[in-house]
Amino acid sequence: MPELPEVEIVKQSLYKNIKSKKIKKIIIKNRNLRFKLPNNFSSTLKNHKINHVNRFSKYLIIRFNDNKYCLIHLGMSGTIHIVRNKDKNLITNTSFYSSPSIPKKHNHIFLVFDKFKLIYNDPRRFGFFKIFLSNKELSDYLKKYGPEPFEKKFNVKYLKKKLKGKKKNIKNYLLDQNFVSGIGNIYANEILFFSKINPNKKSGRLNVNDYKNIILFSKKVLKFAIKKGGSTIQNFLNTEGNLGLFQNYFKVYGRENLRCLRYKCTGTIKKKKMSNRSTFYCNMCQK
DNA sequence: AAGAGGCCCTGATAGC
DNA sequence: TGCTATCAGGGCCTCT
Repeated sequence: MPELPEVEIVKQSLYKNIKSKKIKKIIIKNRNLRFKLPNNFSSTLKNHKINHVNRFSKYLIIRFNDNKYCLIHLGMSGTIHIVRNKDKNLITNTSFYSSPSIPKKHNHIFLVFDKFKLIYNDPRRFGFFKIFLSNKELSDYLKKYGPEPFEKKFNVKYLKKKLKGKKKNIKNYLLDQNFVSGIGNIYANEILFFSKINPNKKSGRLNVNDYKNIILFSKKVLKFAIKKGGSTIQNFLNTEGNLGLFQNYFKVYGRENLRCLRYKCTGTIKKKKMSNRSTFYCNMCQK
């Protein structure tokens, strides 16, 4: 589910709520996530103070006072809930989930703090946690990933180097985290709409103007989505328990058979599967 | 080596 | 009502 903008919203919530707080106790109900929860998970977290909460791509990065790290990926359905002790049913500042109370099923991990607890819920269990014992371990793990769209490194020269002569279609490149980090299926569709590029276009056939558009609209779309509190599909909430609003601005995602929203374009939004992912595009203005 | 497809898993929804 | 099929925001692994 969550792409870079949604993870950014969660990060802001966590930063506000758990920074400088100490984890008193850990309860693990289910270790079987995308990867099995590491054996040193509890020992690394327990009685340690959270020094910082950061984000890279779709990863949340929690740094502890002894410079160890816990990295969280929410997969497709991972959500984080913060529940105050004094009102057990009310979730104040949850990240994402719309339920007015704690979800009943799939609460896999509880981090107990002094005045509240953090609950990791994940029905599909595609999410995962990783532990890194030093900054070097963490950066070694992350270095295989491409730059985020916001980084200076994501420029025309980089795109040319990576895409020249390639047969893979551009949409699959945008989803390829080794090429660019943080873009998922919704935003890949939206970015290509704004760039007027057909998602099925072979990357090697793009020109410099296409590169420029991809760079520009990757930044614009993600920034605007963050500003709107992310996308809310199936009842997800943002930091303050409000619905994310970006889904109201979708130009192509989920708009199969509807007319193109581009000014004066008479096209229709088509849907097709590409590498098993739903792909939406205008049949007229995306060439 | 690059690229396509399968698979991990549960839940919501549509169709019969 | 209850069954079956399809789909979902991700990413790793395998096969060609």
